[in-house]
Amino acid sequence: MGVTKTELYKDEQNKLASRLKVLGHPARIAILQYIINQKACICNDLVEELGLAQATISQHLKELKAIGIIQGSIEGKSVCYCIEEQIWKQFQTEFNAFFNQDVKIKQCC
Amino acid sequence: MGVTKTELYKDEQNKLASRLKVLGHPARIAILQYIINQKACICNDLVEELGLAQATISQHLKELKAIGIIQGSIEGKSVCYCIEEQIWKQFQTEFNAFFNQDVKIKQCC
DNA sequence: ATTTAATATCGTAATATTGCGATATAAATT
DNA sequence: AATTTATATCGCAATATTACGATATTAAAT
Repeated sequence: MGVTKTELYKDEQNKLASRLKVLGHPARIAILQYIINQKACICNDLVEELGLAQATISQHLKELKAIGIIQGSIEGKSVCYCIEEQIWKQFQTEFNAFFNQDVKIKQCC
Repeated sequence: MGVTKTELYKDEQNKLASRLKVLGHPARIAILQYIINQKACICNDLVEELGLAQATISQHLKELKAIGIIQGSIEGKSVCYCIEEQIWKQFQTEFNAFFNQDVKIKQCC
């Protein structure tokens, strides 16, 4: 075992969960917050800022890119990373729909 | 390796990430949605609804309980699970602060 | 008292994730 | 052309997660 049984769930549930999973790591939260604060940055800035190895930062950036939330554009010998605004807004909508839904509690609890 | 270096991040980042991590599994999303729809349910309902083994559901419920988002109260030979409203609202506030922050994009990207 | 029902926990196998050194690639600098 | 700089990828070790069968526990039903 060790494999999530994605076939048991609705596409929407798998999609939401896989996005939340990517965000569920402090390095990736820190990376996003740094990019948001600085507007944009390069990989090496994050290596210095966070204190993880360059290979590790690069891997986290790859995962963030994979869900589309950030974008990297080549600028000479470095890569400029920034938030992908369209996708960020999509995520906002999706997360708001989930987290801001009205929860009604039964008396028993 | 294989250990997240939590000492590198701010408490807030670790807290947010660990909560998102728990939500980053489709079974746990499905469980939350089912509880929200039904107002409350027992473990066995979820076993039938989701098609995972009882031990597996019980483990997922344990993780959701660990972050406080659900609560279980004994009712005879079963346990009634429901959303913990106070914590849910806390999470709403925390997630909204993160996801609904204003993101400004640099021209380069 | 015995059986049934619901849940939790233990142990374990399969797989995934995290982190990093080493190396590859590619652009800028000397 | 050689060096420097920035990043990506590979391969690996350590650890974490997922899932489940088996078993334990506890309350209700017979």
